[in-house]
Amino acid sequence: MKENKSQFALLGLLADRAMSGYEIQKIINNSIGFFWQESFGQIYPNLKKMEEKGWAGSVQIEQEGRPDKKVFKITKSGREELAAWLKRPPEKFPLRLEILLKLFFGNHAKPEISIQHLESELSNEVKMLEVYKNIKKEIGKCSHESQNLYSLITLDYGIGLAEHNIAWCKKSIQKLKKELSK
Amino acid sequence: MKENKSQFALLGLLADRAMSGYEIQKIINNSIGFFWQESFGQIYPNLKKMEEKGWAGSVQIEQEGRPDKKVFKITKSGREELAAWLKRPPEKFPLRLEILLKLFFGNHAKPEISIQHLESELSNEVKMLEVYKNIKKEIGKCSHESQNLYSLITLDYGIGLAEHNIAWCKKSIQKLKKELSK
DNA sequence: GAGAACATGTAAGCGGTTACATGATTAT
DNA sequence: ATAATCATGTAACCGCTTACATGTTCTC
Repeated sequence: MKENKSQFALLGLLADRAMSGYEIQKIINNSIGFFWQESFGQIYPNLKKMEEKGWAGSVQIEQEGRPDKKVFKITKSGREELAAWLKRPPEKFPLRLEILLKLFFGNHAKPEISIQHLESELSNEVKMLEVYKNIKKEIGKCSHESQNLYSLITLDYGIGLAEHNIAWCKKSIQKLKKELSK
Repeated sequence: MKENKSQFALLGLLADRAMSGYEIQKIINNSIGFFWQESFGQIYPNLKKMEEKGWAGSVQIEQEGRPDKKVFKITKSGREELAAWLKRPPEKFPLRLEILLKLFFGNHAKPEISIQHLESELSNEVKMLEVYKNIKKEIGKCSHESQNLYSLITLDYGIGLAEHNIAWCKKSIQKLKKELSK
């Protein structure tokens, strides 16, 4: 049987503070979004299931100048489940990098196509690296490092990955261009 | 509508030579397996669908000392579909790195747990790096580089990724150990 | 009035894994 | 015998995206 990992992602976020489904998605998009995505089609049904299992409780909150929202709060049982999941070794797969698949089959297309994919990836990663570095600067400014140790570790992964991607794109583009000029 | 990427992966492999479903999985596991996986539950039904669409044809092959096999061969129409897919820009997502998710939530577990995940990842990546480097050496020996240009590019991705992973694991383990000793 | 952001959900339908089911052949 | 490898498939079941559906409030 396969583990529903979305529920643990939601649990982990709720462990920090109570949130609505809508807020959860926003938080995901600007924190773990570069290595973990969730859609509303997953978030809302899973929050419901988590509540049924007693991992979270919800309250309707009235807001001024905004629609009501349903805020979910993790329970003791939810925290225990999260802790148990954190102890289990993470799985490496599934992993599917479509750009590598297209590159791998590059001999069945014109080299210009592979170069174009690489250049697009390169410009994208350069942008992302800039974003990550700015976030890191912000974290460094406003508080003790130890409080954000785990955010910093994952952020550093993103920075290293982007740097590797950039170097690899540049190198590969050069290889392909050299091949073109032959 | 979502694209069935498995079919293009299969198409790309069949573009090099005709193969059975069983052979395809073996090829995947020791070439693109580190960034792309396929299970039999995907391979066989998809080959069938591809045949129905005219992307591939199949013949039953009798073998000596082995069970019969059904070999699939790409058609002209299949090659056209592959070429058209290769031109379309690759998508970055979905991407889900479970180890990062567990690390990100590390503050809800003992630091020892995060360290253990990192050490396990580290030893695994060290092994993988060794494997990749040996493959690269083999490729370098037996033929012209240009023939394997695209394999080399994806392999270099794997090498760079493993190196980044190793550096990141080491750095993160140190950070967490320093935190422990406080 | 239009558009953007806030907010919550459901339904259809494919994607994908895991387990099941079967059987041949070889090596130990 | 029995385990391993070769070989092909199906079925159940959940994962997950996309599209649909609805409604509020604020800003321009």
